[in-house]
Amino acid sequence: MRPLERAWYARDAPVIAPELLNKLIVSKIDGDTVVGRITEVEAYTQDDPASHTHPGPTARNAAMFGPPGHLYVYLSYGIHHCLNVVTAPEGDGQAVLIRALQPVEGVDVMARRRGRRPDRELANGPGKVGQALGVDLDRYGTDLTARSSVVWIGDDGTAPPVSPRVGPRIGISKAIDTPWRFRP
DNA sequence: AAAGAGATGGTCT
DNA sequence: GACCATCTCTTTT
Repeated sequence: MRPLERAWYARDAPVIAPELLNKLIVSKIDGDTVVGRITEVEAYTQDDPASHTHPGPTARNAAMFGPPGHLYVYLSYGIHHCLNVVTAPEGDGQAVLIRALQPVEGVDVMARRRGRRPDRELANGPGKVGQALGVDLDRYGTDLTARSSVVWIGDDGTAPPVSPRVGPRIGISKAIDTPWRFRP
């Protein structure tokens, strides 16, 4: 499996999001390797009132304005670390939120981090994804295009779903009708 | 099966 | 001081 190239990420988030489905995210943190298949995503653009970049550049959203293919992590509700893939060329604040994973490797590690649960509930939500992968703000800005990174995204040849399910995004209060949430 | 509420902390006005 | 791109547990139909 090889990482996706930076150029692949340099496109608009609503276009990238469905193509990210079925890609693999790998984390190698604290000596534990975990792999998950991406099964739910949401797109956010700078134009979008629901996006963290909508108000313009700030300290928190700096990574979203940075180079594509890097990781934007934010602390949600003071508790959960949510992962985003930065898309679009540098200077354009877009990203794709990873909302859910299907465990592929290191299920035991995920279960230890998450507390014993059915496999289905190990990473079926953005906060759970962060916890299962062991990712926190320390990984802010990580280059997801480098195999040597502690977190990276690869393609094992599995194609994205032909007709992903599309619908409104979850947990937001603005632009609630924009259909930028994708699932297989 | 659905609805409600508390946890918890960084970011921005 | 308000607002969250959430999760879990408890209470109520």
